[in-house]
Amino acid sequence: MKLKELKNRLNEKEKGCDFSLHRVSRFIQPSILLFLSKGPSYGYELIEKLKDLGFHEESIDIGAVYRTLRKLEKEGFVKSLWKTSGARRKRVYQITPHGKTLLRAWVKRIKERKLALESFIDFYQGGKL
Amino acid sequence: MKLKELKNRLNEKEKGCDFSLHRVSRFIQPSILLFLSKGPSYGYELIEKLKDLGFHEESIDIGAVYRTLRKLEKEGFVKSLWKTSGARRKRVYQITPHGKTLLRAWVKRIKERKLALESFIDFYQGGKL
DNA sequence: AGACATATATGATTAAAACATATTATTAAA
DNA sequence: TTTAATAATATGTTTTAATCATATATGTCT
Repeated sequence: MKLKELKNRLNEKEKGCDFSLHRVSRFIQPSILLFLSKGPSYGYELIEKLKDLGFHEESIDIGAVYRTLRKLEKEGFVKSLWKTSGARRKRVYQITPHGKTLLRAWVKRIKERKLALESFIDFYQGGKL
Repeated sequence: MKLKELKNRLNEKEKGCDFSLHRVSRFIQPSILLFLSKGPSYGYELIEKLKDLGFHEESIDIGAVYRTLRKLEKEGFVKSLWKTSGARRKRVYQITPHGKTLLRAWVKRIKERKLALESFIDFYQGGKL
């Protein structure tokens, strides 16, 4: 219950401050594909990995992670199997060849976006376009 | 009419291709603030400047630019005046101190985001988190 | 006259994000 | 030993944003 309260407190702050900026949600799909390209994983673990990528806990929408996984599967970019052998049952996902192609497209765009952000910062700091 | 057809054609393609990725729209607000921090400007000119920032014509939603301007004004980040002296009337915008503060916040977040994109790319290319 | 560029704006639909909550099982600690 | 916390997956609702389309007016060029 402590965490949820903290989360709510943080959200209030952001509402008071009028600008919301990019949320992490948009980054969930490519991140999941990236992680799965390194090996099979499952929802809960992927959330942990997102934190490693530098997203703080409060900015990750857990529900969005699971929804994204199901959507990716529906579209053939990943596939899943229930794993019931361990202590807990978990739905383990694997990336498909189709998914790898999608990831490559993401990487291309992310590189472009990185350049755009760089030129934004340069321009802010007095550079020219 | 030619441009509109081209635009529609491109949109069809993106629909067929299932992933939509980040749209430019989210970048409109900070870009406008950035441009206005360099001096007064108006909608149509800001759209031209967006193209200079590296966005291709088809990905800019003209309507969104004007809507963003009105919203920014409503919230006190910019202010506008009709300029009727030239050949055409135009609504010229200026950034406010409040707007400059918002821009600084954007820059901070954009720097963070840039780092996130870099670590994404590194990791894709075999790096560690 | 007709096409194209300049200039601003809004209406409607669709998609996504944000927020909240539900459920079940397991382990740790009071 | 029952409470609290963590592991694990999932969905319902509401709010916000994006997409697409269209309206309008004036000026310039051929």
